[in-house]
Amino acid sequence: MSIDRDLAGVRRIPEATVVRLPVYQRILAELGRAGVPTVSSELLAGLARVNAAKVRKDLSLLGSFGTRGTGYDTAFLLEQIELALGVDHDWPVVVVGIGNLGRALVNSAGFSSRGFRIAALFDTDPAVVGQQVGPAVVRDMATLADLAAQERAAIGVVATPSAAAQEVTDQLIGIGVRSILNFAPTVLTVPAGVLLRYVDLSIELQVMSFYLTRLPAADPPGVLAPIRSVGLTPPAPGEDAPAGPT
Amino acid sequence: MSIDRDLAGVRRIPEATVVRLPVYQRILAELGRAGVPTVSSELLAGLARVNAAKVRKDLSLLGSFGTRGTGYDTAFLLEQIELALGVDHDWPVVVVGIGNLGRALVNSAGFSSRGFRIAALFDTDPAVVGQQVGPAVVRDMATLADLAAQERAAIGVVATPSAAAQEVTDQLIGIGVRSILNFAPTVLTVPAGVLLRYVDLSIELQVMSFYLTRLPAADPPGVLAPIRSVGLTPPAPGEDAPAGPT
DNA sequence: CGATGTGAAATGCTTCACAGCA
DNA sequence: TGCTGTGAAGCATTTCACATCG
Repeated sequence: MSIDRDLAGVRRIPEATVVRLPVYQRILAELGRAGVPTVSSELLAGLARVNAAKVRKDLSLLGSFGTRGTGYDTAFLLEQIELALGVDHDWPVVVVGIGNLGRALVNSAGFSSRGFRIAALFDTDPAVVGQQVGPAVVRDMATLADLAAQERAAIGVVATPSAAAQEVTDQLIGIGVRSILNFAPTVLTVPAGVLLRYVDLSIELQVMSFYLTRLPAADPPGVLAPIRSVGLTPPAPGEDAPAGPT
Repeated sequence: MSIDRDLAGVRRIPEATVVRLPVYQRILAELGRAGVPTVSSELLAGLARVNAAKVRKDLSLLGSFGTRGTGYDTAFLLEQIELALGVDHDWPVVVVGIGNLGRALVNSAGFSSRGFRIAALFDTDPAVVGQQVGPAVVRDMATLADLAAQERAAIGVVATPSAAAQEVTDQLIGIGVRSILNFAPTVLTVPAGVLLRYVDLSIELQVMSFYLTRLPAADPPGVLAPIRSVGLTPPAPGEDAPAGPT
């Protein structure tokens, strides 16, 4: 109750921070490619459109990686963030539902990042099964169990229609998948210990609708965060960006 | 500035609540179709996988729509939520970038909801321009300005590669779009007063990676883990559950 | 009696402000 | 001197607990 540290010397990391880490990661990678050797919290904050104090607090939760008077070593900080995120691990991903969305996901930049490897693609449509999509051939959903014999997938992406989502999820968990990323607009039930996240277009649209009706006067937060951030543009922290991430 | 009420007698609605409203909306619509006349905060909370006190607090921010001892009238509450969300308005949506992702979005359930109407689709690829996608024919991005002459789009969806996202965003804002939903994995800059939200697959994957590395030790081969009382299920913009299907 | 609506407490996150180190 | 790292203040959100009312 009192101690805020886990087994290592690292503090518990708030969800809000975890969501920002990939943003920093991406910016640092870009700065690294641009040959920028060190970054100040101010610069990083400007590029990520957040408060500099927040950047420092976020990073300090991972450890003390900066140099006073100088800033953070770009490459080193990137490394530490990736370490914290665990993207140095191998995370086999299974995608179920190879419609337009599934294809978009498989071909997206998200998967080309280190760590995330397409382990297999599944669908029930005979017209789709057997097709080459991205790096893999689509398999019949009925053969899902066969995958388990080969390897343990870490992440299951559900890109099926809502009606099939729960059943698919159950099957994924059945072969040992410990985390589910759900794109179907429906609430899923998973056993305790299984991670579950949602990405939902219609919620995004409705939230925008809400703020649009209140635009003239509203002043919601202007944070950058995937999925559930909203806001009027932040008070433009300082200046523009040298090399914005592509 | 000081009072916590806006022009009507309704309190300022926290972002966190706004994100949950669409979830309640979906559940209520489903319950309505199933013929359930009234809902208690407890039932609604169960279906939305949140705390009942939170449901009551959320709903009380919109007004006092419940009946003590009974609960909320399903149809009436649904109506009030949709009113608050502003989905009764007409929100013309422009989608730019009609690749797999754009197609998936256009055909998704999100757009069939009331209020969101595809105003136009744009792409630069000559092979795509002219194609019928969903309810509209894809136009050449070069003709974007022509749209402005016809009508003012409210929401711009950016589904292009990262490299084009900022330029596309600028053009959308140029024709009067006041809110941008960005699917490209890049930080965008918009003028103050323009709403901006991000949906980013690679961030989702990295967040999962983070939690996966901290999940209690993996269950040994074969055995179903007895699992601890509360699993880490990081907060997500929840979904609803249709009445009963598996 | 049962379920809402809501002050007040608890928790969590953000921002401030500055000591301290390179 | 410049910039990090961080206690403490300031806000926001969640949860509690119960008066209140149909």
